[in-house]
Amino acid sequence: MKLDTRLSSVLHLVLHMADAGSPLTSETMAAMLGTNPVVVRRTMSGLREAGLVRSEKGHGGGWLLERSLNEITLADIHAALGHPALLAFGNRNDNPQCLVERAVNARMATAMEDVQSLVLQRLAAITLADIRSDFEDKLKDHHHAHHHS
Amino acid sequence: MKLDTRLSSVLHLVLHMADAGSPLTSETMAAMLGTNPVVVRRTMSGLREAGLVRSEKGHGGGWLLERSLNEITLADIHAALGHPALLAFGNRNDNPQCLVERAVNARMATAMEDVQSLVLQRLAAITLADIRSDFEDKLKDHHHAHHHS
DNA sequence: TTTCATGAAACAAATAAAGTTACGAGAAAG
DNA sequence: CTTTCTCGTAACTTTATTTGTTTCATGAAA
Repeated sequence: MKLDTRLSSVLHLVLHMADAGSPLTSETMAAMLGTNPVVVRRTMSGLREAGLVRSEKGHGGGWLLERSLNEITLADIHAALGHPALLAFGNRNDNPQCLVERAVNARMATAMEDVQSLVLQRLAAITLADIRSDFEDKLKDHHHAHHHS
Repeated sequence: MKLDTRLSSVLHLVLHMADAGSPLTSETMAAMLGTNPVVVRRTMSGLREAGLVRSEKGHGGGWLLERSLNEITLADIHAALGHPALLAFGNRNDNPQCLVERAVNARMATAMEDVQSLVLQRLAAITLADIRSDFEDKLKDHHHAHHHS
């Protein structure tokens, strides 16, 4: 199964945006991911529509954060990406004749709904500020390791 | 994102196997799913290796259950299918240089592990016997509906 | 008016899952 | 003991989806 890496990508990008004082271009951000600027625009467009970021054209243009890191949760980003599927499994046939299959589907649907809401709760509990502070801890470790202090 | 429907398919098939007194052929089972017998063999092979079912060649051969329905959970079947990914999202790069991305990955990995174990708990709490009894309830409703009783 | 940037549409490539074909092997029926 | 039925497996094809790319229009700053 091919995983959707957009959430992970966007987290990475937005944290860099927060650090940069000025707008980051799609090209710069694409280099961070090792991909194409158009992919960045496509991926970020949902965040713009959700009001999490803003984009500006022309000289000195690029992408800017519209909220502070502690006001954005992973669930917000998931929603901005268009609520992509969280679970990798699902029912084969959505409206089967077979009563056995209907019973299977019903149980699966209930379990999947339960579990999806747990995943969303977990995503909602993590803010970008949390990850940013993890990063600062890492930076400290990194620094210490290189200076043997 | 394309969902993995093997769990759902196998539940359907195994419940039919439990109802049939005699072995079901891959061809019969393929017809139940609207697919090809080879797909059935491929999907069921993991269950055979896990000891949940048995297959027999030749005349009168086919697939047989090796355990009763209350001894098989959805987690057992998930394991027999080779522990396919449960979550549809993941990290873009597993060993990045960028410290920001490493912080993102670490948070994501922790959250994903937590959530995966919750999903597995949920799957382990459902047995095939549970679904079978849901089916019997449905059968009763169906019967009543058709006889207006 | 030139350069730099995004927006968006259309197209191409890569990937993974599902489906198919083909053939070998074992077991029962005749 | 030959035929028929069945699974096992490998190799191949098809299909669907995602990702990446090209291209051009639009707007803003130099």
